[in-house]
Amino acid sequence: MFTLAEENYLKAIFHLENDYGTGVSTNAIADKMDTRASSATDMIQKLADKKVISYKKYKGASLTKKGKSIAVNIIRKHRLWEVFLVEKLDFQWDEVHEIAEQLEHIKSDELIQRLDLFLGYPDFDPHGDPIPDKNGYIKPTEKKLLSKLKKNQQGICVGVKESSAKFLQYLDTRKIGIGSSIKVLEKEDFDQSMTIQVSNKQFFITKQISENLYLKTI
Amino acid sequence: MFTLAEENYLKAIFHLENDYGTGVSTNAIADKMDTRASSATDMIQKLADKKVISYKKYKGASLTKKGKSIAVNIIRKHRLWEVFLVEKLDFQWDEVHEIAEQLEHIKSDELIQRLDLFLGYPDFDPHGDPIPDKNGYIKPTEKKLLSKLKKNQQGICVGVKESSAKFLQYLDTRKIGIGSSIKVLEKEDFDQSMTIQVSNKQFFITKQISENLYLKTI
DNA sequence: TTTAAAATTTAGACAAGACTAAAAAATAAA
DNA sequence: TTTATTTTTTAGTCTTGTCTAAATTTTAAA
Repeated sequence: MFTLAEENYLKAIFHLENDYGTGVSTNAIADKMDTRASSATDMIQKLADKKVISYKKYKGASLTKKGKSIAVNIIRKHRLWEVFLVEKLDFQWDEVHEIAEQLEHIKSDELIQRLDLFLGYPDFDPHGDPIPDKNGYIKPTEKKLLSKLKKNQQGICVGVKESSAKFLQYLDTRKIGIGSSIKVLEKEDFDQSMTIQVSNKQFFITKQISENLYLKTI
Repeated sequence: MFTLAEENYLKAIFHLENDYGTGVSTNAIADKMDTRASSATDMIQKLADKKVISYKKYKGASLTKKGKSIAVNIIRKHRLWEVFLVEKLDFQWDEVHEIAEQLEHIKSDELIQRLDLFLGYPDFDPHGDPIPDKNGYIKPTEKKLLSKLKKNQQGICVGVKESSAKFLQYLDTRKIGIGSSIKVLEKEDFDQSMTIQVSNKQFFITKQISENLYLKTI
């Protein structure tokens, strides 16, 4: 059985490997966990002892098969609870992350099984992230960051990379959400800022925004 | 903010005061928490420092107003989650306690408010226990233990005192549940054992059973 | 390739919450 | 009312997960 802290580290390492490739540095983990490098080292050693990560001193950490399976299961729970909060309890998509961070640690396979059924086996959470199935399988989705699009290309918003309340509220005020059709009208070479068209409105957005919006191109 | 351990101690003290009157002994707390008296003393002192219990050395502990309000709120959450598990996820009444023990510690007032609405503001949990409202008010119910009834008295089962899976399964196999009509056919003076009638069947039950079934008499 | 800087690990400490063993206080028994 | 028993508290230790400060290793720069 794993403690809350261990589970959170595993999840952090999973996300870091997903975003930046395998072999995660101690500092990256400490950063993500909002803690000190020395604390991260301690936990890394403990997780290595438990065989959920492989780790060579000074060389970074990667999840083992077992570690990955634990991490994915936590992510599955997180995303299912987010669906519950939005679909059943009428929360907004920017309000659910904190609560799901707590709910994801509830231990009961039966509960998650039944929750999944109750929600109708959803494929995506409210931010467009895929929900792993109970075997840990994550359906691959062909989505790309808005920042990768060139002038005049367009797509449908299928997800967000960052899901902080601030970012989601930024999107809300501009009526950008999952399903929105987005077209690049202008793209500035120098700083990657863009002018985009969303339904009948135009917005100027910075690189920081376009790097956090996923589109399915058409 | 209170830790998980602190919350559990407060809940335990609340239940003990409810069952056996105000001023709870260290041993009673240690017993309920399945820990050692010395550990209980440590925690009692911490809770007294935080002003959620009043405590004089060697003289037992009682919840302050603040402590009681925290305890009741946890119990409210526990019982609402139990309703959710049974009503929405189709769990049996003997399966929900463990999971609700975890869910009761999720911190979000908004969540509980919305859950309460989603469930239709239920008054009782699946074991017949009243659900405190958001101000901590617990509707008083006139129920009595089956063990208090005399020969030929009868009532409707409105709740159980103990809610362990084993006890609930004992009731299930005899088709005794909330709403069952129960009549005392015989009562043995010596050991308080009883013969009872439930719908068209008769059962012989020990004191241990009759002391854990609440009836509303008619 | 030697030096400087950055990243990482180790050593030692601390708070929370548990434990054991022993001391002190309260209660029951003789 | 003195002794024995039970209850409760204290003292000291342990584990988890954190921290700071110092040491070590790796990487980058001169």
